[in-house]
This record gives sequence, structure tokens and C-alpha cells, in this order.
Amino acid sequence: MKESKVPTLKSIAEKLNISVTTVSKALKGYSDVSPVTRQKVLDIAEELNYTPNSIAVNFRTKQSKTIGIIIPEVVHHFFSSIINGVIEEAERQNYFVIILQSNENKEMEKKQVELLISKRVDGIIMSLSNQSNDEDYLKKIIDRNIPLVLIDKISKLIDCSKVIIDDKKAAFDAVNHLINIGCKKIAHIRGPLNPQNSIDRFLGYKTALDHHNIPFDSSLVYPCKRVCYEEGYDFTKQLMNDHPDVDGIFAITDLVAVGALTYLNDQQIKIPNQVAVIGFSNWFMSSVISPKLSTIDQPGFKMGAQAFLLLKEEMESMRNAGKRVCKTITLNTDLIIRESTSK
Amino acid sequence: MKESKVPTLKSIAEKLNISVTTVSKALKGYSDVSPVTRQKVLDIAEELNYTPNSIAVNFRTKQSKTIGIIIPEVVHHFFSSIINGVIEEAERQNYFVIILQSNENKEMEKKQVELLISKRVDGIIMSLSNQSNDEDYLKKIIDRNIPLVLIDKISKLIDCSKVIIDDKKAAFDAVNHLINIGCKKIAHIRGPLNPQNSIDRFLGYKTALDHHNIPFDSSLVYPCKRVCYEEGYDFTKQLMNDHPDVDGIFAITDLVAVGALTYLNDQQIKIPNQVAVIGFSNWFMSSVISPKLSTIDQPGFKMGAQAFLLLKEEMESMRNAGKRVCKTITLNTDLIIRESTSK
DNA sequence: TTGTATGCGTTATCAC
DNA sequence: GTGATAACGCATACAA
Repeated sequence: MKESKVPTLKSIAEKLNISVTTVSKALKGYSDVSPVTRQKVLDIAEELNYTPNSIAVNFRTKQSKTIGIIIPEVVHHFFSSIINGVIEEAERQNYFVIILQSNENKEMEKKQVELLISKRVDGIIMSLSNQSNDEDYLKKIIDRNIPLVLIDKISKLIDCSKVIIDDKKAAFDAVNHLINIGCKKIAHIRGPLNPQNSIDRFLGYKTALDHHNIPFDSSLVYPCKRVCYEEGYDFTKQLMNDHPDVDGIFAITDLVAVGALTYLNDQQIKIPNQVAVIGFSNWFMSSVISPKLSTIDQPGFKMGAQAFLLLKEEMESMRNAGKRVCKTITLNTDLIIRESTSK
Repeated sequence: MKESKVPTLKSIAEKLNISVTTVSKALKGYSDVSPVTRQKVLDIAEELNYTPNSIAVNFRTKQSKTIGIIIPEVVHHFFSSIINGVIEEAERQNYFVIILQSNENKEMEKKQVELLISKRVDGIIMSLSNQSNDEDYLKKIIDRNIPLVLIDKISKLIDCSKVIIDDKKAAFDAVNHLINIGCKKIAHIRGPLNPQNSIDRFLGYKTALDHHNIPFDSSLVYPCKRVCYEEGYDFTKQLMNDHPDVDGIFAITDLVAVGALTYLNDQQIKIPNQVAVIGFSNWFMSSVISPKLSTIDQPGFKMGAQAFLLLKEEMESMRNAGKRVCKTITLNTDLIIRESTSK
């Protein structure tokens, strides 16, 4: 009874004894097909539940209407916000989004790039793993003329479009705020040495100190490897031992800051009176933890949406002019003041 | 200088003055090609940086090696864990994953299904929106013989493979635990009326009361619409007004439970001594909030990985035997006891 | 207004 | 061992 075969233009054509071309044109609303024929085609298509085989269309048109995004990990508020932004905007423009994770692993990232190239996606959005900067496989994307947009975790050495925030300024704002509420000795639990935004946040920290003539003390800087809750906890413990008189902490990200808060809470150290803490990213947790965490709001969703729009521009420019756009969009961040810095 | 054209079998063949067939065979390691020829092909392929055009391959083999997953929203710890599991397992098996969101909207979900069907994905994994159950568009997936696996938010009315937890039992465990620590009057901030797991958790709540001969009081049940932090906060406020003597709260999910905790904290109501609170899902936040939230651990990652494996089984069964597997896998949940229920 | 022919890149069949 | 040929489903240039 049930027609198990998937309907194609051909099966419609055969049913009506007309050519595949006419069916194709009718379905696409071309003007050079008679209203009568068109209606017949439409009816049969409806009846057969026809949907175009998009693989064939992709093959024919050389566009997959699919983009790939490679990020360190989906299970992370900031990255999933980015993904959300990308998907929403992509959807609006009829693009599909394939998600690949690098798990902060350079080899994995390389493999993912190869996969996407082979998959012939129309473009790629990437947030680099902490291990990578100007690796060969990134250059390969460029060489292949595949539209590329880097987002948040970028490399300054790769010439392509980028969507970023001003990490240095944002970090400056955070530390400046700590100083303004009276902190004199501020520690920085920083990220790994390689990633650009980790570097920039560190520079922002340093600049803010400079700005207020507070001498920089490298022993107050603790570098995370995995940038996790535990490191926030452990480094704070170490910090409070090394420098019992510290009165402010700027953490590379909220997760680390929450680890810091937890240690301070455990030790009954008063926040913010004895030690003020500020994080970075503004993920949901920050607003419900006790004390509520001050932080820098990083517009993940918006960054994702912008990245897609920029990628689309790249794709069009590449098709039409055969060259890249290479624009960098810097989105604003906001200082969010909550209990952990409200003296 | 740079070869702007993407290398194909043909370009390799031309360079070597051999046939496309031979190139194809050589690249795929067929035995009926001489070692010499093979090496030459391999060398040129390497030199040209050849990667097979997978769109063409998909077209030819009628497999896209791509699956689609439709979930309510990515920016949610549980769902992103599921995605993580799906992606990791898919990657291991050389599949790509396209992610689509329904935003808890039935119309959107329907549209996403149509898109995936048209995209000719090899299979679909879905976590249903709160609005849907046995909608036509789900049946359409079945009718089209597209492998389908429902995960977590399922419909009992659709006959396909499923990956779930035993929501009723898990909820029973949670409420049973509240009773065991001495709670006599337990409220339930439940989910919407439609979703199966919201129903099952409610039933688990009721069964646990029954089990201990505690009369069920429907006025102690508050139904969320959006299942968010604010609802947790507001319903708890309402609850404490309606029933000042309540001593336990079972919330449909951690997010709601955290809203409840916040209200109780704000009102200086002692947790757990005056009111004990337990959530559901065990997302990261629960373990760092104050007081630390007791909850039910829901293995999102594992569910996602299982869902992919089951989908693969479906895909193979469909190809080989032309029929579905329709297996239901129920994963274990764990009761996580933390401060919010440690009297 | 309709239809014919061609090709996209790959793979499978079958002949040489 | 090798290669010519067809086929997958669709879109387009062009012919009728």
C-alpha cells in the first residue's frame, strides 16, 4: 500500500507524463510554466509528500547551506550561548549548523577542521582551543578559500573575520572597579599563557594597577591550566596563605571566581569586606550564588549571532568577489556589580 | 600560482593520465590496482591536498552520515550534556550532528522536523517540547522510515526507540528521602501538565506520600509554566504564605529549586531545618550554591551517547531489515544528598 | 510553454 | 590491472 520509495522530480514527472524539467520549474515557481501544469505538479507533489533531496541540490549547486562550528566544549554557559546565537541566526537564513568540539585539544581541533573541509561546509566558525594559535590547519582553511570567522578565542596571526570583545578593556574595568571600592592588593587568577583573551585580560589587570600607581607583583598572579572550579578554590587557598593581606581577586572567569568564593566562605573570610571578588562572563550561576558575584557580562548570544552574519558576508563576498572581508567586530561588555564587590 | 580549483578524482586522473576509476580504487585501497599506480595516486592526492567531496559521496551512497537532533534549547546544562554525549559518540562513529532548537514551541518543532527530513539526515534524535506529544509531524518521521530516537522528553504514543530515566522512581526517591529525614508536609513545584516526565515526577511524588500514608493535598502542588528560576522563587513565596507549616519542597528541576532556596534564604527561613529542599537534574550549580542542593542526578551525557548508539542500531536495522528496533533504554538516576536536606 | 541535453563527483558494474 | 560507462536527483542553457 504505502509507497516506500522517496518521491523525486522524476516520479512526479512520470505520474503526469511530463518532463522532469517542467516539474522542477513548476515547483520553483518559474514563470514559464502554465498555471494548469503548475497546479497539477503542485497537487501531485503534495499528494506524494515530496520534499526536494537537498543532498542532490547541494551537489548540483555546490552549496551545502550548512556551516560548521568548532568550539572547545558545548557544556559551558558561554559557549552554549554562542551556539544558540549562531543557530538562531543561521536558522533565520536557512542554514544548518554542525557542531564539533575540540575539547581544548589541538589534535582534535585539527581533525575537526579536516572533517569540515571534507564535508564541504559553506563556512566555518571557530573558537580556538587554548593550545592553538596560528596552526597550519587554520591556514589551510584560508588557502582553501573557505569562509572563516573566529569568535572570542581568536588568533591575531590569522587573517580573517573575527567577533570579539575587548578583553583588555573589560578586565581593566573589572580591576578598576576593585580599586575604586578600596582594594589595595589585588590578585589575579589568570588563564593559561597561550590564549589571546587570557593574555589580554592579564594586560587589562596590569594596566588598571598601573593606572592607579599600584605596583605590579607577579607573585599575585596564579595561572590556571584547566580554568575550573577546583583551580579557583585551590589557588585562593594558596593565595590566602602566600598573601594573607590580599583584599581583592580578579578571576579569569566566573567558574574560577565561584571556586574562590567557596574557599573564602569555607574559611569564613568576609566577602567583600576582607576580600572582594570579581569574575568574568556573567553566567547564570553568578547571580544566584551567595554572595552574588560581580562580573563582566560577555554577550555570548549576540556574539554568536554576529559571527553568523559575518560569516554570511564572507560567504557572499567569496562567491561574488572571490575575496575575504576580514572584518573584526568588537562587542561591548558591561560591568555587573553585585554583592561580592559591594562594600 | 595557487590552484584555486578544489581537487577531484578527475584532476588527479588527468595529472597522471589514468582513469578516474583507477584513482578512486587506489584511494580506497582496492586490491586490484598495482602498487606502483597506487603510490603515484597517493602522492598526487597528498600534493594536491585532496579530500573527497563528501556531498558527492553522500549523493552517490544515499547516506549523509549526518544526523539531526532537535531539543528545546541548548543553553541548559542538561540539554547541552545530552548534546555533548550525542556528539562525542557520533564523532567516534564518523557522523556529523546538526542541532536544531524548538524553543519549547510546537510550530517551531514541526518546522525543524520538516527541515531535517528535507535535509535527508540519516536519523533524528528528539527531545520533545512541552507542547507536543503525538503530533502528526512525528508520525511523518515514522512513515518516512527515518530512524528516530526520543530522549528524555518523550511521547508514550509514538512507537520508536527511546532513552529515558525512570522519572517516577527518581521522584519517588527524592520525596521518600524528604520523608525519611522527617518532613511531614511536602510541597511539589511541578512542571507543566503535558510533558510525560513532568507527569511521572508528579506521580512519583504522590506515590511516595502514599507509601508513607501521608495524605495527598493538591493545594501543595504548584505547576510551573516556564520551569524557571523566577517561578521557583514566586511559587515558594506563595507556598509559604498559603502553608506556613510546610517543611519540605520537591522541585521539578534544580533551576526551580534554586529559586526556592533563594526565597527561603531571603526570608531567613532555615534550610533544611524549617524547610528542606530537593531538586532534580544535578546541574553544576547545585553543588556550589549555598546551601548545597540535594538533587537527583540525571545522566545527560550518558543518555546522549546511548541515544546515538540506539539511533545507529535503528539506522542499521532500517537499512538491513527495513524495520525499526523500537527499544527503550532506561538509565539509572542517583539520589545526591547535600546540605539542603541534611538535618 | 515544454522538453532535451548536460554536468556536478563519486562509485559500481562490467568489459577489456 | 585498468578503464569506459552508467547512475544518483536536480538545475540550467538551450532547442523546439
